[in-house]
Amino acid sequence: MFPSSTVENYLKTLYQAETAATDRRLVPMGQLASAVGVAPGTATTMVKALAESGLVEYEPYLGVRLSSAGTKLAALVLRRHRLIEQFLVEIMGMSWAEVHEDAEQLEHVVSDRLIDRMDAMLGHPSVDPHGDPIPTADGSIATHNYHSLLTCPLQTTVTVTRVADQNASFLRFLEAQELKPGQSIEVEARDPVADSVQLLTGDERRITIGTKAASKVLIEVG
Amino acid sequence: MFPSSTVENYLKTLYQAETAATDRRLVPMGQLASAVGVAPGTATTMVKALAESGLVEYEPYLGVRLSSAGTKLAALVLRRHRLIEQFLVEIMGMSWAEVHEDAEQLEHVVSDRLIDRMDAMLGHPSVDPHGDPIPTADGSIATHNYHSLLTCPLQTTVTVTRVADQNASFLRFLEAQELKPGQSIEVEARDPVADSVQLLTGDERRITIGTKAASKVLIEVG
DNA sequence: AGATTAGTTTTGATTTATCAAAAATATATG
DNA sequence: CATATATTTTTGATAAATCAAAACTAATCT
Repeated sequence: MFPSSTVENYLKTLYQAETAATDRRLVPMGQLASAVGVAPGTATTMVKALAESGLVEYEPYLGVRLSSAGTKLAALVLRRHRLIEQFLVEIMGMSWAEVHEDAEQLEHVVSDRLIDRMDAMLGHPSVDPHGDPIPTADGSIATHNYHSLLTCPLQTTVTVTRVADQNASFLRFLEAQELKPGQSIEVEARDPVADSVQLLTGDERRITIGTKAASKVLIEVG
Repeated sequence: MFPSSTVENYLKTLYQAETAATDRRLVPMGQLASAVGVAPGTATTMVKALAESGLVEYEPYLGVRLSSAGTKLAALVLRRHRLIEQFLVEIMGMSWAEVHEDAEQLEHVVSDRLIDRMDAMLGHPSVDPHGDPIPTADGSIATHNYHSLLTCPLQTTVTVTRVADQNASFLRFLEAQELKPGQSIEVEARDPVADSVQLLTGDERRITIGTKAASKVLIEVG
């Protein structure tokens, strides 16, 4: 019947793992297990059950991939998650750094009626507070190929559009540094040896962040 | 640890059963089981576990009653439930007839942070859309002894203050008949033989409802 | 290739919540 | 008060989700 919260979490995690990967390979069980936060054996058992219900394709010892039915379900979970985050920030005035955990719980229990209402109140938004695209009600999602602060041209004005990390302290850091989606900045230089990236923010401040952090900040040129 | 949704539901149900009862007797297992929606044996097992954790006092074959710790926890669940209902109606513009099921799910997952935010946005309301009192954050609740349309004086203007039934079609019926909390009416007569109560609504319409329905509509004189 | 290492699956248990039906107990009726 | 009826508890099973550790498979490294 209805997928349990657990099933929804496995599907959502797989969706994100598949989207994060550049190529279209199978997601290895170990990665899935640690992303979901369970022991490896647990993931194996669960994935076999998911394969049984046709939500994933499972290749023993190689890994797992969402079926088209699984992809659609995952997209709807993600839709709920992201609409909720947008709602919590826009309507309820909560901080973008702190809404993830709440959304994580709420996404499994909100009714379609409620989600539709949120969607309407928000004016059918296309992205959430982190710039992540919100799938439509039919499960389709606009995929965009972003540059990050690590790959974009130097000395060029770019706009932060998306942040690929939900960690609250990282988000608070970005907020404090004026690096939220919508804000304009410029990459001055990159230093591979120092593992760092120098930025010039909108208000002319010069800041330096690590390459790992830089890769989490996605931008559009212009 | 944290009480599971299941535990919260048992406690909430017990709280409501104890409040509904005029006297202060034990709640019989059968009543609890059917209110929670499980088989009698399941309730027995669960209640023994609750007694073990000190949330209820259990007397085999006689029934069960909330301990003070259990009462407090139940009040907090009820607080969440009612604040959510009020939020869904006031802020999200949903109908009071349809918010119960959503609240039923949400009450187990909303964080304190979110509840506090809702409470603030609503201006710290004391009652929910059905007129049910909202417990405070410390678990205390204002108990009021209401008259119903079955017990109030005749030919006297009274104000609907609370509706002791969450059934959606009943609530829609009350709404259509202008019998929502806050509206003024008058009981013209009661007919025990016909099992009915005649009302005169604010807009001078004469309507007749059954005594069972009448007992669900609680009022204040004046 | 053979051996070590890394990753995956299996096995055997555990926890929580549930049910159906049998057994026990309480309440009501003649 | 003894029996019939209603309630409650026990018993034995089941389903979902999980873990730890043993067994297995794949990949890597001389």
